[in-house]
Amino acid sequence: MHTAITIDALKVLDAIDRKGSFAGAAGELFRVPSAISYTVQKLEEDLNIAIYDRSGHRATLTPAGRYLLEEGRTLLEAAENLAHTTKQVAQGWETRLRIGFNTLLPAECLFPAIRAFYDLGVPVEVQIIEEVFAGSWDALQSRRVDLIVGADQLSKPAGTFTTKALGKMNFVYAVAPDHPLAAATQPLAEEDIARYPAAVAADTSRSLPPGHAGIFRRQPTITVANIDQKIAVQQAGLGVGWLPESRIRSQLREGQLIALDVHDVRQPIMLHLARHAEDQGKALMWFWKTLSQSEELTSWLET
Amino acid sequence: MHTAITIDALKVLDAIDRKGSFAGAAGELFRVPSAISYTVQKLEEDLNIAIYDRSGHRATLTPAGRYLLEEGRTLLEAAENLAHTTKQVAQGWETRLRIGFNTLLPAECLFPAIRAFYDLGVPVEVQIIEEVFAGSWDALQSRRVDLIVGADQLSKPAGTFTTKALGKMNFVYAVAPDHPLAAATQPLAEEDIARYPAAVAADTSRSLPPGHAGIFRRQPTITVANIDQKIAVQQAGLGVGWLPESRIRSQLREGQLIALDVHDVRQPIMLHLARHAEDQGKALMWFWKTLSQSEELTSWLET
DNA sequence: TATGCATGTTCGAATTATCTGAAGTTGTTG
DNA sequence: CAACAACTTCAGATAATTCGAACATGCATA
Repeated sequence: MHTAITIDALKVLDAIDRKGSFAGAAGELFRVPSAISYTVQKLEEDLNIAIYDRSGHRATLTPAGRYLLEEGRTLLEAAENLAHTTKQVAQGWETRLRIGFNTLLPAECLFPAIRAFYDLGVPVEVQIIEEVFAGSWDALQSRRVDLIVGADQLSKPAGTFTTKALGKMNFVYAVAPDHPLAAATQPLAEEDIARYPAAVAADTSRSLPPGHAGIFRRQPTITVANIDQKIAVQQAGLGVGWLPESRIRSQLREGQLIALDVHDVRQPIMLHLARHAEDQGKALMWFWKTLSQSEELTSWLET
Repeated sequence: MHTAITIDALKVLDAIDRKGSFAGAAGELFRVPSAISYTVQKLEEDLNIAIYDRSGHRATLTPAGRYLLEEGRTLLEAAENLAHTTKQVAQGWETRLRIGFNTLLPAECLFPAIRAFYDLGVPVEVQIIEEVFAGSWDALQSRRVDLIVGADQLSKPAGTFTTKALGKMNFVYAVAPDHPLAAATQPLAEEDIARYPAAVAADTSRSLPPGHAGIFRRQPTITVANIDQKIAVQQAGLGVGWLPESRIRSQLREGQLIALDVHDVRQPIMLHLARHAEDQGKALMWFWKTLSQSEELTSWLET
């Protein structure tokens, strides 16, 4: 049960090639030439192949030896990287960080931070997961995610969490320009609104029954998975409802959606960063600090 | 100058995880438990990290230990594969095989053979290189390629080569349907032809001056890189000339090109496989045998 | 609660692997 | 031809790894 290839043997092959001789490699590795001879011959014996052609004065690599040298360099580098990255993990870098973000915010608000994080070169896999309504807190509490970007204060569960306010998300009541409500008398009354399907994003919380979105009236609804779909559905005139103002700036400007006055106004929501109070991983704390100061993120909110 | 990670240590970590205990791993590796303890502790000391949490009865992996185990498995597999593939190279498989093919043939005639070759699972990198006219033999002689598919007998150079006939390539004189020559009296005379640009594929031989394609008259030419381009240029009505009949079967059938009778007919060319007589690599001989019997290849030729 | 068994560690000694230094062979260069 | 370089062989020295015995601790069962 013996492994033929060892990291040390590959190092020796590499040094021989770079220095041009067994003697040169011996010098670099602080060994004597016969030790180099021994290592090479042991490798040849264990693999049962000839790595060097010794018919000349100077040993030359066989095709198999050349192949082993070149592929072996890849392995050497991987072994060195693994030692390095393992140490980084031991120093507190998580191997994985899952970031949940409220669908009220666009995924791209996280991209600059993620890009900067990858530039650090630490071995952490970053995952981003979109959540709707109470899904954000639920995901954090049940540890489906490690960090929440855009958690509200309404559905915060029991437990010790650390939060930081990011800014307010405003809402507008938006309809497509050719929707009947676009021509109705403003401010819109509840009975006017109730006549048309509401576009509703389905809560991603796993603790609540499906379809529970704070709607108990008999208004018909179109259920979608996230805010992007809600915007699209309302833009297509299939549904009506509240939308985050910053998310539909261009649609409002270009007339693809129309903001209406409503009798019962939906209040802005303060959105937060949130994490478990006891979590202190280096990647988590890095993102906490970076996203606390992210202009890309706050450009979608009112501070 | 000491490498922390060894292949053996990674094997030990793997066995511990699979067997669920140090004792289990010791059994599998035919060692005693204290030898396992020693290996793990040596690795921890060399990396200067804790791989196992020993606060319980049974040692459990730290996050860094888990990371090392999982990434280390990749390295273990790579090392085993390298030993295997190196042995294959030593047994006569080349690390690389360059196949030159005459542009008169389509690249896809080689694909079934290449696919079958990859199914062998041997560590040989296959490259295909297109050649025009004398470029085929030139590439073989100067060892830019190891095998030629579609070598003619006209430009065969000095040297000891092994050849095998594959079949004949027929030629037709083809023009676009709206080209003036399409309405000319047949068989076309030389003076009729000379009035329009000839489409010419540039010889890829490096031993000849550029532009040397057997044309010494003052007929204007459009020079292209290969037969596919020659077909396209002639189909667009920009040039005229001889084309391999099998390569333009569908164009002739659909009327995108028209075959004309010419006074001076171009004779068919016998195409061959060719290699250096002394080359006997396993991959080379595999392709030699396979392509000798390839129906995909001979479907483009007349046998 | 006591007992038996499993798990992992410590430690000195045994065993194995690797390295060293000296002598030797062969090729290359001035 | 002499000097030097390159690599090998071989016995002995050194270093690394494994072993076996004793030990400490946790867990399951009677």
